[in-house]
Amino acid sequence: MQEAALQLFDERGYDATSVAAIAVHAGVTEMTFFRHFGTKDAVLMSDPYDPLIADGIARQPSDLAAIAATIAGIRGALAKVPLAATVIIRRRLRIVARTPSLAGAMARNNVATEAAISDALVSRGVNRADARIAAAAALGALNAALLDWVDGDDDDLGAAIERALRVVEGSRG
Amino acid sequence: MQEAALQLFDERGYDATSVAAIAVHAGVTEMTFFRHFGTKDAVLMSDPYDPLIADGIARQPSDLAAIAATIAGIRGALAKVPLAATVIIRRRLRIVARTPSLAGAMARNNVATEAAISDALVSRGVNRADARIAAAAALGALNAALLDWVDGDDDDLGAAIERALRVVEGSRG
DNA sequence: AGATCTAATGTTAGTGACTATCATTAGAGG
DNA sequence: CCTCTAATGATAGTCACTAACATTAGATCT
Repeated sequence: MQEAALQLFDERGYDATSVAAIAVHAGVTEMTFFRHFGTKDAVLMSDPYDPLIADGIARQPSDLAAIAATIAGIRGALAKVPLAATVIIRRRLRIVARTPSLAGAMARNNVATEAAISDALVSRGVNRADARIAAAAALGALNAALLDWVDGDDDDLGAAIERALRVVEGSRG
Repeated sequence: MQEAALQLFDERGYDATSVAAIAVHAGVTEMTFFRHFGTKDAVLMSDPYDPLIADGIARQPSDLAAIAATIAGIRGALAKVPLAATVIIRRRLRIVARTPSLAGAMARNNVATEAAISDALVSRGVNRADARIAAAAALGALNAALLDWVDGDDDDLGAAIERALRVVEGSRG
């Protein structure tokens, strides 16, 4: 069912693929699709890395500024995502990158990650407002880098992430 | 018509307000609404500040890093948005902040601003990828600060923006 | 004034993502 | 073999949006 959807998205594009078509292609009914995924875009959105990142941030020395701790935490957490995972991530992200109407789903997806990051920062003594800002900035950079990554030739996810973090650090001069 | 929509959004919430209801309340037909706004969320999304920001970035000394130039440019451009404008911005943003399903519209709205910023950076010699990352990071921070601002007591938009920029600069240590 | 031309509006009908409700079936446990 | 539950199906409805065509109101020209 997941596979049926991805296949059709690849062939015809996301917007041109109706849920009805996915259901037929998977040999089920439309209702069943919605019972499993809730929404059409849920097929593309799953992201088990929030706890990893939160943990990475919690592990940082407590004298770092909010944004610096966030960057270091992300770096530590995502440095070695297994290669097999990056292949799947890339397939889904490629569809997202090609589809403007999915910007919303991605944004909503980020809310959870943002909350995880800012919670981790708050528990380190950063105030709520600053924590949210730091989380949003880091995630914004990360997403931009990922969307760029899926269109390039380089398979190395780690390098793409590193690039995003370095740019944010660049305000250092 | 714009006013009719905002009024209903305030009273019942965005999701609970159908376009049909807005149309009736404004004394027109649904079709007319869509001819004017295109989408339901377009009522809330208008944002004439992109050129200002791009200009502010172009004005920065050319030895600054991408993110530093972006921050300085935003600071220069938005420092003195007239108070009258902030009142309108706040009313609309308050609805957006309360409505998760508008995250998508906001994200799509940001794409234009992101492009304006990253174009300005590219024309200063920054490469595309880094420019997009810097733009996304700065905008992420800015948005988080704005969404926080609308829920607080402080009317000062300038202070909210300044806070966002300071957090991003915080990676300096 | 009267004919005309255009832009804004209305009407109708349809698509596609969902949701609610109720009926059906299939498999697990007794 | 019966029953009870969980997954699926069928039907109908809502809401955002689109396409096609009809209608009206005002400005322009003669």
